[in-house]
Order: sequence, then C-alpha cells, then structure tokens
Amino acid sequence: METLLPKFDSIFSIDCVIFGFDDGELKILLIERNQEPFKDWWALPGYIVEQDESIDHAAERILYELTGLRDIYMDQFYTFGDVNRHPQGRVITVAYYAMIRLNGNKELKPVSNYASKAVWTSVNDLPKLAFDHEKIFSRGFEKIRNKISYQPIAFELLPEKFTLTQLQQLYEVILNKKLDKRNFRKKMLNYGILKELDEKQKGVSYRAAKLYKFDKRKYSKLFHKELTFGK
Amino acid sequence: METLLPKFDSIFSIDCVIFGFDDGELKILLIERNQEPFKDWWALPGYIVEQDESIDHAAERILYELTGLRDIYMDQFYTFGDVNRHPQGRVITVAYYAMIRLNGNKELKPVSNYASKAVWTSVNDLPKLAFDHEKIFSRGFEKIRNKISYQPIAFELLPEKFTLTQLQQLYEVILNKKLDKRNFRKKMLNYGILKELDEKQKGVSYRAAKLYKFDKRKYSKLFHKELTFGK
DNA sequence: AATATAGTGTGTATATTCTACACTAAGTAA
DNA sequence: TTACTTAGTGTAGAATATACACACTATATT
Repeated sequence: METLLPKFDSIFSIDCVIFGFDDGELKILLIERNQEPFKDWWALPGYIVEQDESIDHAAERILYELTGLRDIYMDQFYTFGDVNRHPQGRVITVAYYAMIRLNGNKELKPVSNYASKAVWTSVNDLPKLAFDHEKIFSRGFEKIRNKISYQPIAFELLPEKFTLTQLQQLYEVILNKKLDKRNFRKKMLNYGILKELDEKQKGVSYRAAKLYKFDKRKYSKLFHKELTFGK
Repeated sequence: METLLPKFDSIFSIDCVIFGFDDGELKILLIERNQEPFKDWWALPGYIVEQDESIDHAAERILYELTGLRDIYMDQFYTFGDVNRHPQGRVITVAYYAMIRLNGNKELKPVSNYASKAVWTSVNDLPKLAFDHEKIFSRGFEKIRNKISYQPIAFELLPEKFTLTQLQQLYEVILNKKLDKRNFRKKMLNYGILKELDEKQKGVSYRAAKLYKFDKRKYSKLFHKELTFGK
C-alpha cells in the first residue's frame, strides 16, 4: 500500500456496462468511438477519472453525460489492470454495471465528445468491441446473472408498474433459461415484496394482465433474510 | 474510457486481506507501519503497483515479499477510490483477499521495508487500522462469507489432510454460526468432493478422527453444478 | 353476433432438501 | 479398569422445489 508517494504516470478510467430491458430483450448501451485508438469501433461507455473525484462519482458523471439520467442503480464489479490492455499506455479501468429503466423509451441525451453515437444493442447480438471490452462485458453480465438470484435488481430494469409476465421474461433472459409460469408466480408472490395494483395493462389486444409494483418497504423489512429468486 | 491519455498524478496500490485458519480461529495478517503516515499503526499489507506490472502480478508480488509464498489462492474483490482516503494524495487501491494454509506453522519470511513486523491477528480481535483499512477488511470478510457458500474456498485454508470437524469449525467461524454436526457431514460427504484417506489424526489424546482430502478432480467434474455449502 | 386469437391466471401431487435431535464407539490417560 | 473426550451415525417431519394442463378473458375479425 501507500507509503511516501512516488508519482507514476498511470491512468484510471471507468467503464460502464449499462443494461436496459426492452422488447423482451436485454440490451446494453454501446458507443461508437470517434477517436484513435479503435476509431469507429464499438465500445463500452467510459472515461477517465478526474484527479479530484471519487471513482463512484466518476461513474455517475459518465452515466449522466451519456444519458442525462441521475440516481441510477450502479455497482462496481471488477478492476482490469493488465499492462497491455490499452495500446497507448498504462490504463487501469474500474468497471461498473448500471441498470436503466427504458420504459419503451430509448431516447438518450446524446453524447459526449469522444463518441459519435450511442446505441442500445441486444446482448445476444454484440459486435466486436474495442480494447478488452468483451471481457469486461462478460464479467459484468455474469455478475448480474448471479446477483439477480438473491437481490431484487430486476426491478431496476422494469417500469414502475409491470406485469408478472414481464418480470418473468426478464428473469428468463438474464438467467438464459425458461422458467415455469406457475412456479415463478407462486414463489415471487410468496416473498410478499410485490404490491398488486388495481390497474391493468393497457393497449394490448388480448386479456390485460394485472400490474404490480415492487414494494421497497416490505423488501427492506425482509432484507436480512436473503431472498433467492429465479432458481 | 481511454482516449488520448492526459497524464494524471494518481497512484495505484494493492491491499491484501490475507486469511489464515489456526487454532480454531480465523486470522488475518497485519503489518505494523514504520513510516508516515500512520507510523506505528496496524494496517493491511499492501504496496504500490509498478508501472509495468499487472495488478494481479502486483498482488502476488506483495504476498511473496511478505510471506515467501507463491501460488496462493487470491481474488480481487473491490476497488476503493475515495478522494481523501490517503492523507498525502490521490491513491486508489485495489483490494484482494488471499488464503494461506497455516498448518500450525505461523512462521513468515519477514518483512518488507515499510513494515517493522507482521502478525497474525484473530478477526474477532482486530486493533484500529490505518487509512480505510477497516472498511476494506469488512468488505473482504463479507466476500469470503458469501463465497464459502458456493465455492470450495475453505480447503485453501486447511492443511492438505484434514478432519471433518476441522472443516466444520472453519465454516462456523466464517459464517459465524453453529452448524449441526450430522447435517454438515451428510451434506459435505454427499457432494462427493472429499476423498476419505486411510489415515487418522495423530497426537491427540482422544479418539483420532479420519483424515480427508479435497478431491479437485471430482470437484471440477461437478463444476458447472453450483455447490452450496454451509446453509 | 359469432368466432378466432393470444396471453392471463390458477392447483395438486411428487420428489428433494432441510432441520432437529441424542446416543454409542473408539481411543487415550490415569 | 475406569474416566474422559471427541468421533461417528439415522430418522422422522417440515419446508421447498418441480412437473404439469386447461379454462378464462379481452380484443380483433368476420
């Protein structure tokens, strides 16, 4: 650790795997780089950490610049520090994942100065990515796949009001397996962390499903009990 | 992420929470600092990452310098990047935990140049630590507490040959709760990842227990199946 | 008005896993 | 030989997980 502080020319950056759920698909936000190295390649959004900001702050800033959103669910998941991961010098990057409620609305306030555009891309259909970003993505995806089984992160991706079918679809795409409808509902409702609303789905051409909300209050009460979803 | 690389004066360090199990107690290795800041305080072992080494390599190097051991089980668990965590400047630190087989033998090849001594200390009896090292320790401990329930990391702390009682004790100190002997043994043996040896414990003044080995080969075969220990 | 369509919503039986619980066996020390 | 200490073992009941299929409802179409 820290001693009398010789100064090195190392750079920190943050990279973000930003998840969204839309159209029954799990997506991440990719940017197209407009600078060398890897000009015109797709990459994870990220940027350099300023001298006087914490890494969490840097992650929030990057997300805000890219999406115009604040108070997003974010979590640091791994730090990548191979010597040659960046062709122009030593860059250590701290990776975060974030969860965004798309609500069918994929508009973003575009876009910082090093990217020409940002696009939501299905995780099943990713292009080649710059740097070691494929590795970073895989690890982030793995992380949420684990986490969804014991933490209520799915609700961060859904609109405030959602149907049980939507919730189940989301579990299915993240866990990459079919779940049984009856068992899923039984288990989910048993936890008692969903509030059933008096409202129904609108604009569908078939029987409308009931809407539910995630009940944070009840969840917090159960919090010490670990919940296991999605098995 | 990475663009044309302005250079900042930031420092990377590595800090290690090094676990050992001895005497029925879970311990970590602390060093006493012989330099400012926090001279004479206890701290987690750590050091600065060199320009031309990966962070994993730095972690291994630090461990080797401190203990003379290589090929230790290590895992990165979190990166601490608050602006003011180091009184003398911006230092971002990547934290690792490591698991060492003490085998009753607590000798270490002492000790690098910034520490006057290194001591194994029970996790239940830690002194105040320098910097934010208490936070780092807590997070690392939490991490192995979770991990032990689905990965066979406990065996990294035990001697090659161990008794089921030793294994259970280790689970108990990490999970911080009593486990039922019969249920523990049933479950553990059921996994089929322990090899029963023809040997028994020696030097005890009561009935000697059978010795077991962790069977890595069998474990790897089951690997995709997630194991859950210790519930 | 009748019908087709598409997704909603529900129960039960079986298998598996978890939990609680207490005594005898074996080896050592005196 | 006896006293002591830990090793080693089974079963019954509760809880949880899994497998599985059909009737209902709202809308769109004719």
